[in-house]
Amino acid sequence: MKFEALTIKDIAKALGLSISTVSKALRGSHEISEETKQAVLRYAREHNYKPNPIAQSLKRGQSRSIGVIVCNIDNNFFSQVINGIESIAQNRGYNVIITQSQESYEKEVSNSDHLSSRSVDGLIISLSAETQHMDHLVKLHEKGLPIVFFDRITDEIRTHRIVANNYKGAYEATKHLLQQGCRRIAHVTSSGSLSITRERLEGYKQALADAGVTADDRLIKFCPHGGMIREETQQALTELLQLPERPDAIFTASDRLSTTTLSLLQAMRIPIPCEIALVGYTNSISAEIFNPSLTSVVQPALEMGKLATEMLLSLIESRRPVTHFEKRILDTELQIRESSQKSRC
Amino acid sequence: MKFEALTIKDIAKALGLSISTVSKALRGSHEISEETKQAVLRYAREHNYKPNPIAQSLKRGQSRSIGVIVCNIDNNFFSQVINGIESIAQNRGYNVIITQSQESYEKEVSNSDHLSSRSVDGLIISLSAETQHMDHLVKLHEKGLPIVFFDRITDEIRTHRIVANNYKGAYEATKHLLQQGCRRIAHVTSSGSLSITRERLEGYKQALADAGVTADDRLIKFCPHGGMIREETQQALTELLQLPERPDAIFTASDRLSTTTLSLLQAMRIPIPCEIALVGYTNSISAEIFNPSLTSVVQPALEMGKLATEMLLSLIESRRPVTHFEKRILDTELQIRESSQKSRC
DNA sequence: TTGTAGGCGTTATCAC
DNA sequence: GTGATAACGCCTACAA
Repeated sequence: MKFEALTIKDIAKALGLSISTVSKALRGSHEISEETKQAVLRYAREHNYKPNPIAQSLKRGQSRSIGVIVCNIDNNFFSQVINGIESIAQNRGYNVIITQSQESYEKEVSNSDHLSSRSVDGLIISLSAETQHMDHLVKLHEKGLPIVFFDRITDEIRTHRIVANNYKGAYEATKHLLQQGCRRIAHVTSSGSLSITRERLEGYKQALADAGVTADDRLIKFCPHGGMIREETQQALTELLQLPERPDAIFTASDRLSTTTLSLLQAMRIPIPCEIALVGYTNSISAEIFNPSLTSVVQPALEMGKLATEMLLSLIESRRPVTHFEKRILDTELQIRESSQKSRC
Repeated sequence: MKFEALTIKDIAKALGLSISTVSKALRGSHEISEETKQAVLRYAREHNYKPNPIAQSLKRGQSRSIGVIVCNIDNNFFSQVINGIESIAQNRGYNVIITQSQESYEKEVSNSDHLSSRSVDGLIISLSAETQHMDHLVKLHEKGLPIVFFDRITDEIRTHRIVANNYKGAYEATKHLLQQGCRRIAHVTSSGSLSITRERLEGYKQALADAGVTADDRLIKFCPHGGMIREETQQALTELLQLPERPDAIFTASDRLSTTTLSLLQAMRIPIPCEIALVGYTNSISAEIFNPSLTSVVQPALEMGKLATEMLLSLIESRRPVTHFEKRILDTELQIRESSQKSRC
């Protein structure tokens, strides 16, 4: 199945002009007479000529497409980020190529490898939970591939980064629970190697410290797969509930983790918030119709996607090497709902 | 910012061979001696040579990428479909380029236009709610661009199509409500121009008819934007509730519509299912933690995405023109939960 | 077994 | 103002 299209050559032949004349006319060069320019443009319009982007890419050495690597698209936070990426990219004439790492280091490596090799002008990436080494990205970055990190970032590579204020988001969530009278607040979070995990953990700890509550490491549970595996979360929860002193609240640090925890607590028939209060991290538009409606830290996902794309495009389109890099930190919003309001018990 | 990579030419120069020898060696041609072959392959491996996909594309006249148009990625059904698309495409060495129509006809046209013009080998599409004419797709299809439709399909174009069994899904949902004793079952659905809307409506009507319940057109509400606009759904609901005889159940026919309806009913403090039972159409993994947990028709989204991609790739890679086209209809699953169980009232 | 030449569609340089 | 020509990186008849 071939898809044959009109080329500059066809136009040249049809109009009895040379290829280069047509090319120049199409680009509106001033060294072509008005007359021929009009003729060429009209013919092009009438026959719906579209320059072959692949040939242009080969010529220009760039593809006008950007690659995206996220762990999973079926996640409200990431799909909203991608929504933002797509909206900006589209406007600026770039294609967006999405890939998923499924939290696997290996897939992340192969995706980044595949996306580079010049089929992509730049990369927007949120690291997988498994990723510990940045060699694959360092290599690409050193070769000159513009990269922008968002959400799960690293500081091993000097480039632009966009994150939500994870520290503050977690701090506020924890503080809120403290204000509700909770004292044994558990923290269920993702892989400890992720930047977001560390930052959220810090915010959580600081809030406890500031309230004079001593942290208890047994209340902190890591789920290396960030909730993708239900059993992992189940195990964490079971351990928490078997502690001599049960937690009176849980703060979950990721989208999937939050919904899974809510689901598991429901299944165990544990009253929320009365027995255990719950604050999640989620961008689900449905958090308000959960049972109970879920208090959550909401990230400006759309905005993060837009910003990341603008930064990436500025790197890609910059004429001179960029030496100044930004780390943009966007505020989160704590949406307070039923799941954390002890006062109603 | 340029990203200079190793080319065949560099290898040729380094090894004192001609370009074509290197090219052949790399592709393992048998007309090259083992010796040179090894030398070339080793050099390529050591210097991490990767063929430039853009040059290959230009040469071969295809890009090894496929385009996807969905209305919105931030929707569980579509993100799961894309998940499926991506998994197959990745395996077969194709890139996936995602675009969103945001339910706008205009955006759909510009996306399809942009994706074609040979930058994409084929197209997987689910029509926007606004789309009434297929001219833009017919044109591309006639020029030879392989297209596969899923979910929101048309029969104006002879090609492969994948859908869930919308008729049966709606029939079963309605029948279930009837079995719960509901008699005035409302149907809140998307734009009437969509295939899915028509099919689900038919299933709904047939179930009523089979139960000897006379349909009442006032109970059928169309939301042209499929729930993307909350006010639209609000309006539909308000009208339903103002009827002389209120509905005793609502069957919502799309993802966003279902969550919005649940949210609105909650806000109005209408007990579900006791005053109004609710069955939705959703692929949200969170349906079980909704308040109340939501009985829903679940579509095999991942499977649909995989199948669509396999069919598209078979079209793309077929040597001879394909004349036989399939319409695959996949079964949905009715997951029964609290929102529809009148018996518990 | 290896090398040469031409072309995919576009653009940039340089001659006419 | 217009048109050859070469180049982007790869592939493939066809020659050597």
